[in-house]
Amino acid sequence: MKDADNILRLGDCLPVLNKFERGSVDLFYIDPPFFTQKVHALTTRDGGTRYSFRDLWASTEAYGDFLIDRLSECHRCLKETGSLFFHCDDTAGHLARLILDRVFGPENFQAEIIWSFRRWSNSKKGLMPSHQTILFYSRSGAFKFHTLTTAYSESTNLDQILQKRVRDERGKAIYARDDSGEPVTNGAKRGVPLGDVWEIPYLNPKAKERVGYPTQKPVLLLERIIQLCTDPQDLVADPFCGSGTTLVAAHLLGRRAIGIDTSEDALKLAAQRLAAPVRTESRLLERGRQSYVREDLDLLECLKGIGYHPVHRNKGIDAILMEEWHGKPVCIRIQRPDETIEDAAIALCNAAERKGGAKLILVVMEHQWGLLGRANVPASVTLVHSTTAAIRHSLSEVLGLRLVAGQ
Amino acid sequence: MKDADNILRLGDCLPVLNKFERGSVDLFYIDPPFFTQKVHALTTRDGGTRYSFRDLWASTEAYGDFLIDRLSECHRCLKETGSLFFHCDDTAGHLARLILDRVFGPENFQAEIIWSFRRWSNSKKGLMPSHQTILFYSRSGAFKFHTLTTAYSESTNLDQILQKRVRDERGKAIYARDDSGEPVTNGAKRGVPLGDVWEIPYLNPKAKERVGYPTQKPVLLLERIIQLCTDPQDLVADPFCGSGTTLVAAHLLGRRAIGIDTSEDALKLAAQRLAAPVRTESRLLERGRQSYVREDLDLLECLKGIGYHPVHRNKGIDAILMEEWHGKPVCIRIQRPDETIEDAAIALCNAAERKGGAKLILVVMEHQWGLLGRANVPASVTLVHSTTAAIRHSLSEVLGLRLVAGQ
DNA sequence: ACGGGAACTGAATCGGAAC
DNA sequence: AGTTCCGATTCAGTTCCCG
Repeated sequence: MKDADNILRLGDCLPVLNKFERGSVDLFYIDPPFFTQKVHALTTRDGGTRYSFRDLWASTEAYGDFLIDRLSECHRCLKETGSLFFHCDDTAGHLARLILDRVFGPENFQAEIIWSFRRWSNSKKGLMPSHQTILFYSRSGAFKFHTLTTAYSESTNLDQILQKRVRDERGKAIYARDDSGEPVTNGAKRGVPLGDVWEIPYLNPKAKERVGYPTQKPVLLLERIIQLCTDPQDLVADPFCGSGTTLVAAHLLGRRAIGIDTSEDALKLAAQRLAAPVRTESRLLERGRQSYVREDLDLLECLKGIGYHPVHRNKGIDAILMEEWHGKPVCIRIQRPDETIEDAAIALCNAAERKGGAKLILVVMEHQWGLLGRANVPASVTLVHSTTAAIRHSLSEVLGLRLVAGQ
Repeated sequence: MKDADNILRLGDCLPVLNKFERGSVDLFYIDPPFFTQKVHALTTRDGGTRYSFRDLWASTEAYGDFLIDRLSECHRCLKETGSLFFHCDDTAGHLARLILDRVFGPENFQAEIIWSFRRWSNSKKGLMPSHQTILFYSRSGAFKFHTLTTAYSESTNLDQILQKRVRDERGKAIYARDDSGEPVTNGAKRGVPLGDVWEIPYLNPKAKERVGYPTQKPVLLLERIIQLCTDPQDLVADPFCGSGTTLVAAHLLGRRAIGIDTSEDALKLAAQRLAAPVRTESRLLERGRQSYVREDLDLLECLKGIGYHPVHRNKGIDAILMEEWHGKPVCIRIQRPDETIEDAAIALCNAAERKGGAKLILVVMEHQWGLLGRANVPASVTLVHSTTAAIRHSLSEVLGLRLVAGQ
């Protein structure tokens, strides 16, 4: 690991892998061209460098032959306990699957992992592509595997999960009981074993870890793969390493890594990244989607039955209607219980100041509707009468309860 | 549609489809039997070490032949504007993909849809399978397609997205400003176009729609497929219809449907389901398509935001709160539009008579709230004021729009 | 018709300016 | 200082048009 030349190798991976010892690698991550029949190019953010690679092929057969040669070599280099992850999309994933079944044997197919993400959209007729596929094969049945866990679903019956299970005399799993017949709990719950659909945000336009190399993958995706199938000090190899995401992830997790690529520019980039590895600290990942949801959005209950989008990132505007009004968006605010009509109107106006003539609607709470005559509200704001939350309030008062959020 | 014999056909679909007219079907949903034995390794023509793609077709085995024959027949029956959805899992999906590419042409491959779901964990070494794949092929480029939309991501800055963009002198996209430097907005948005990863709960073991037939799919999954690619009155065909989920979904959406199956038992089950179609009420997923809900369920809309359980089998009680009140359940009734406050209160009291001191709440409609002074209501019933649909009415009037059904 | 390049799209993130 | 919120940036993007 001292030497960049030892980590990064320039050239086609086939001859490079050929010199590797049999059974020397713990994990291969393969991210080859996907058979898109396009040249992929991207300019760095500072406009300095333009990186590109060609994904153009004479035929399906040519592509298949290219893969089978290199995958066979990977197979040879893998330890008995090793695994290979093959990244592809739906253009040629089925061909890769056939080839890998042939090289590794169908019995060593372990999973078809779906990496799903949300991305900026386009106007395609059809469904927006929002996943890629990672095929997971092991070298043998004795492959190394660490079960990772995720959070429980909200609907899971946790107290049942907490119960300890044992095997009865016939070897069947049953819930454990103590001497008095009471269920025995299990201590900490670790979570649900990781499934084969992984929702990981796509490397987004503003991410710090973005280096301007086309088709760059999130470090988090590679970290997950590496954690699943290797231990610290194990050797990870990426024969199509590009800008070196795999190497960065391996480095961050204390694994050894080798990257191979035909592009000298890509390897330079990879060397730079290894010198100062960056992983995006994404708020979305750290705190979850829920952290964006505004608590006071339950005010919007009163809009139910109307087509609207909740607005999470603006304090003045609560919702925008799906319908437009004379070509303008319709912005809605619901008056807060502790807020005067004027204050609500001002908040709405301020938020919409730069929205260029949107239609502004303020929903006024019933108990303040009587004050309307005295309200000093900008002319641009249209007031609408509501008695929404009324029922919720009434119920809370009548019952003396803080009502739980429902449904 | 009058006649079950016309909807349900017994037998292998090959001869049955053979009698269909060319170009008579708008949509095929194919959910073939998964062969229990593994797909055999594919052999090369010369039996040698060299791999070639052409060999894949020289070695097609029985499963492939079975599929090719039937898919070719489907292809013949499809309208030019028609589409076919092929349901598979990761054991044979790649083979199906090859066959479909061959029968429909690779240019008519539209999407690899991932149906993802959470499932009860098993203790297998490896990743828990939690998706299946649906391959979407069209008969031609002129296929019928309705874009469905989903909610925006919580992290989306919605109000910004409303702004129009133009190009500056260097051809770079920037936000448009009017003469006074104010941003120009773009009209309203209907939502994000549906992607190719669909998270739909697996039919849970207690779902009402479950009829005990293996591999039964959720009605919602089929409804989505049918809505994407057909109009009302179009013809949907399912050559492996099993217990008839596709037919039920088509029926619920006003499409014509034909189901074929080799099992007489399956067809009997399908006939029963068609006579009384049931869709599991998953409130989480039902949002958005509430065009014709039962009126008494509609009443409960005003309770949204409060944790409650709808009560289905009791004429007097509409819902029970999740929260209890001094150890007693809280029973709620919503006053019907054509019902006096007194009648509603009596219905509620009668229903709760044997509930042992439950807290009784009657939600009174706004237009009757004024009559409250004169109401002669049992002391055990607490009255709560509601004004549901009021805001919707106001908005419609202010904007002069017929508002679309929302969320 | 078909391939290739130019023109255009639009939602989802994060960075950082503005409070 | 911490939080809110604006808007820049991106395209294993797509469409369109022309030779």
